[in-house]
Amino acid sequence: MVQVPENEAETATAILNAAEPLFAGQGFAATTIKQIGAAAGVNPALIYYYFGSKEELYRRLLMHLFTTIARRGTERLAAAPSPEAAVRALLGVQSEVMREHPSVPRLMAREMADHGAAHAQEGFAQLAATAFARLLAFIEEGQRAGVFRDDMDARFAAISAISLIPYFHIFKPAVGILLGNETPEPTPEQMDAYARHAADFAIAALTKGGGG
Amino acid sequence: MVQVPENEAETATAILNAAEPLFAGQGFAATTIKQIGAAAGVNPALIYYYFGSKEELYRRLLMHLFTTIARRGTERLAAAPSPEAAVRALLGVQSEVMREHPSVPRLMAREMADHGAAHAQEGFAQLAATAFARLLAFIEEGQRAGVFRDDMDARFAAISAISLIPYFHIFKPAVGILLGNETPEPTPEQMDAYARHAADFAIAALTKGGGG
DNA sequence: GTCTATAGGTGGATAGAC
DNA sequence: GTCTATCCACCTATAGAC
Repeated sequence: MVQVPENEAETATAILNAAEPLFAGQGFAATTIKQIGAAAGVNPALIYYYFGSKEELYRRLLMHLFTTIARRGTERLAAAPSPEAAVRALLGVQSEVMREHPSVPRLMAREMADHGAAHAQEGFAQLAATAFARLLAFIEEGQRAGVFRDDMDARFAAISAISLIPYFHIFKPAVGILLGNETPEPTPEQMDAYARHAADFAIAALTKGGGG
Repeated sequence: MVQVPENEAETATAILNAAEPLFAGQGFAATTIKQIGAAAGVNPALIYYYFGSKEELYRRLLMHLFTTIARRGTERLAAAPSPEAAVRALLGVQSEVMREHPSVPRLMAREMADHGAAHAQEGFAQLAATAFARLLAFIEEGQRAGVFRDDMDARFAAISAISLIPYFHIFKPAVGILLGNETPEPTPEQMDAYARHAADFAIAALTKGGGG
């Protein structure tokens, strides 16, 4: 009935955009081709025309998100003037990305739980080789320079630093309760405030002598 | 063919034990009644006899796990002689529970991603009112006593402290890559070592003046 | 490129024998 | 309490018209 031969890219993009929140919120198995088609305003059969299968659509979606994240993280870290600035920059990027794309923490959590992150191995290896490698180098530099404590394993410290923001976002539907709210979700103000806190927390843990 | 009227509790327990890793590894929708029956060595129809529905089985499983965790956490915290000991005790419990029940971090991650943690709200509220409330009281006590820095929001600090171990376990299928391993999973030794590191990291972040 | 119709397969749930 | 047989709904994927 519609039959408007739109731009090829437009339809494929509409499908990807519609699929993102559905896969994130319901998981791969519970999300149906018909739901995606309806949400995208597109005939479900077109999903097969453009992506071949439901699983291939899912894979493409994950790859696109991982690539975006890795690039943004790497860019921001490249501009950091000091180890402390680098840590703050990375947590800042994490917070930004997860605020803009609430699907990201949920998709990541699911990928880890699903059969050992089969689909995401590739994307995670990419992240490890780019943004995480740079962060690790900054932390080691800080240790050599004497500003970061050197009685901590640098890799462990890097993992601890990057864990704070994702945890908060993955557990977003419940942290409001921990914060003493009426509602289970945190407010936007609390999310901003936690992003600042997390950076302070990480720096306090890493820095020699601290500073009360 | 078998038809051995076993103890009622035995069959129900076998079903719960079989369902746990299946729901954790595949999610609710992808796990079938037949899979659970096969894994439990039980006729699939018995699942309806004992639990009524697939969803009710899932709910019972989650409730049981949450209750176990809340109790263990609260017990251990009650015995802590100081704020620092309390933080170390809680991270120790987290690590123990997740080592013994690898399903726990995966089920939690899924619950958060699925429709706003609808099934887990209750369990999480329980955790917030017991173990988390105690941890928070210890951190505030440490701040008043002058051993913990008081320029940090106590609730945020508590969340940061409890985030480290769960993140490591949720991302277990990938942290090996970040640690520079050949295999994506961390080794048991690395998991032990990270548990110690996480406690040190949290204490370093919380403590006034630190200690290089 | 878009749409309709449908094939083919599977899953949750129940009825009823034992 | 346990098991068999089966109903009904729904889902992925494809064939083929437009």
